[in-house]
Amino acid sequence: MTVASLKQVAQRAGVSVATVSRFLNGSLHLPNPTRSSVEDAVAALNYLPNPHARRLSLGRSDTIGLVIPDIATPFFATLVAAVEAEADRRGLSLALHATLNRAGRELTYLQSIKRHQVDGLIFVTNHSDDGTLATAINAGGRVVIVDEDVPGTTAPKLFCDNDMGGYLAGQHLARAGHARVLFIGAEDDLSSGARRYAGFCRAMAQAWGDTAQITRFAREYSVACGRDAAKWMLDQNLDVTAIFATSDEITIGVLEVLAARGITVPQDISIVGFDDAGPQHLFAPAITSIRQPVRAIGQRALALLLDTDWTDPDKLPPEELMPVTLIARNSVAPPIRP
Amino acid sequence: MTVASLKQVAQRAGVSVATVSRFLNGSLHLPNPTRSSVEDAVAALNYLPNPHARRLSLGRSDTIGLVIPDIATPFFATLVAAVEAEADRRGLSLALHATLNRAGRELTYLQSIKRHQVDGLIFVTNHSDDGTLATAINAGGRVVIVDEDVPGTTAPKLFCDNDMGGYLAGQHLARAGHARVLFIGAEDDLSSGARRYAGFCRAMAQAWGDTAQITRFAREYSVACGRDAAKWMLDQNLDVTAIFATSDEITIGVLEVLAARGITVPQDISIVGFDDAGPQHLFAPAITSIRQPVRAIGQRALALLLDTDWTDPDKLPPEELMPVTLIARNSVAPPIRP
DNA sequence: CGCGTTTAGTAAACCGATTCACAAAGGATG
DNA sequence: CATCCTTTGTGAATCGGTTTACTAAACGCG
Repeated sequence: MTVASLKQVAQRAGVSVATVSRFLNGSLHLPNPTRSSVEDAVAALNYLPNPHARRLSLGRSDTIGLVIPDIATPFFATLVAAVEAEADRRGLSLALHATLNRAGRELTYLQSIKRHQVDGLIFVTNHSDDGTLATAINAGGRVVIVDEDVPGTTAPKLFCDNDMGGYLAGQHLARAGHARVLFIGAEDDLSSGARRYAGFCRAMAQAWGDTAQITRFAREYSVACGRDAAKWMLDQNLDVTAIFATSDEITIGVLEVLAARGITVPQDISIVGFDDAGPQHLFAPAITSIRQPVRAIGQRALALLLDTDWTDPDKLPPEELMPVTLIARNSVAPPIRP
Repeated sequence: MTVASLKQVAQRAGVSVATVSRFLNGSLHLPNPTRSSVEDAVAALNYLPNPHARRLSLGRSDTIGLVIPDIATPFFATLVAAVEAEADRRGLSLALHATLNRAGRELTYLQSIKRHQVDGLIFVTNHSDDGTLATAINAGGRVVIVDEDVPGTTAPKLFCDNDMGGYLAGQHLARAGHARVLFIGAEDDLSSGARRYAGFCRAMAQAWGDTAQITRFAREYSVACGRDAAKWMLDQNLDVTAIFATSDEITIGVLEVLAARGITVPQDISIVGFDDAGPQHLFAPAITSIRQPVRAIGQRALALLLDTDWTDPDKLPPEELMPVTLIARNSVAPPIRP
């Protein structure tokens, strides 16, 4: 059985398609005899408007796009879940696109917004941009940038308070007595990397002044990066008593290598993680971590997209920061050698 | 700058819209003067077809839908990632819908397929069905059922080999010397629950005959269920030496409670998990687990959707099972008391 | 009764593609 | 030269809605 069209409903109700359409959209008030005959026809034919026709006519899709590096990691997965939940609550569909850092993918998806494929885009990247992306975003409009900045864009932006996250981690480690620490994260060309590092250094400097020794291993937020950093540290015989691993994935990589080399946390070395989206509390040991309010970020991202007044490109909302919290568990202990 | 339409391209090239459309779709061969003028116009106007118009005209959307209980758990997140990757590879979009077990949601999404909103649906549920769902699926067509069965449906189905998974877990525990075991999972009204339990019991019976003692705590695949099962076991002082926790979430719940009560794994009790989509190898201890080939399942699900010949509803492909493997780690040890 | 104002409803343009059926021009053949 | 076949296109219908502009009938009122 094929689906009913507006025309069939109109025919059955004995009125014109315009009448049915306007009645259903509330732009026409119908007196009772007509009204019920239309309602009966709609019910009898089980009518639902064809979304494609609707979109073509209306010029919008009631769909928003979510562009994200990967979906399989707990942090991004939770973010997707939160965005999807909020979209559903507002009667919107979600088109999901994972870039997996494939070059050009992000640009393709940015295009789709101009084609009215989606009404707006929530854009999450995790690599630095040479300006191409920024240009495309500025030209596209209706993009909100989440989690990681794309410098040079005039779009609503939503990040966690990376600086504060770094600060809390530094403060926590310093209070436990750590002055020589390995920072594993991103380069300064990623704003999250720069800010987490800056906050971290500030806290360490406050506690130790010049005697603080911070080594930075900077690459990307991945398990592989965590592994390499840990190996590098061990092979170098680097003189540190704690690690600040600035993502869940990095933390996992670090823990894998430490476990393989028989180094125990926190006896031999302390660790503070970041994100805290996965089951870090069940790790061996439970990992002390800076927690991002992932669900709140996802929800707020969609709100930002929908509630922003996009007509005046010069008065977009300012960058917004979501608060982070330190979740103290068992991966930090005083250093053996102070 | 607003987007170019076919008409504008045609105008600029000095031909009709039909010519441009057919040329671009390869159904018309153009000699060189005309050809290049069309190509020039397309390039100059940066033309891209309007997807909504295209969909309306074509009656298809080049979008497939994925209905899934939740996206934030590692298992489902990985499944989504795999489906998205395969969809992208085939030039398809992905519309994501999380049901969060909200009643009626699944039915709504099933509707969207009939409305040509999507060209097909990959359907993942994790609760039992009173027949409503089955009816809707049978009426809808172009649905492939993944991970958990919806009984009474004539659709392509793709599951992991649940029976074998249960068997491998039982065999592994039996070989370690466990004869009294707690099975935590789903009721028999969920095919995964029934099959995992059946396979598990078969292995235990093979090893121990009548002396095997299997207690079953059956509810749903959630952290809460794992917690409750563990509490129940402890409060009952249940006489078991091992646990078969049939999902990652259940495992997490169990571990949380055991840790809180000071019970150590595997010294005091052994555990085998299921799914193995999360970082189970980093848990305290690393969890021995039945691994599902999640990415392969996602990829195969989309292939099944696209490569099935749907014209003959009586000759759909038979149920397909993906192989599971036991990943031995450190959560199983011989029982203290045999 | 006549006039203006609601009320009730419609015809037709439009969104932007695809595609069927058909036509004019050019070339080959007998 | 007449005929037929290719090549090279085109006009117009169609998909299924939304919306503007407009009309016909009913109603209120002096």
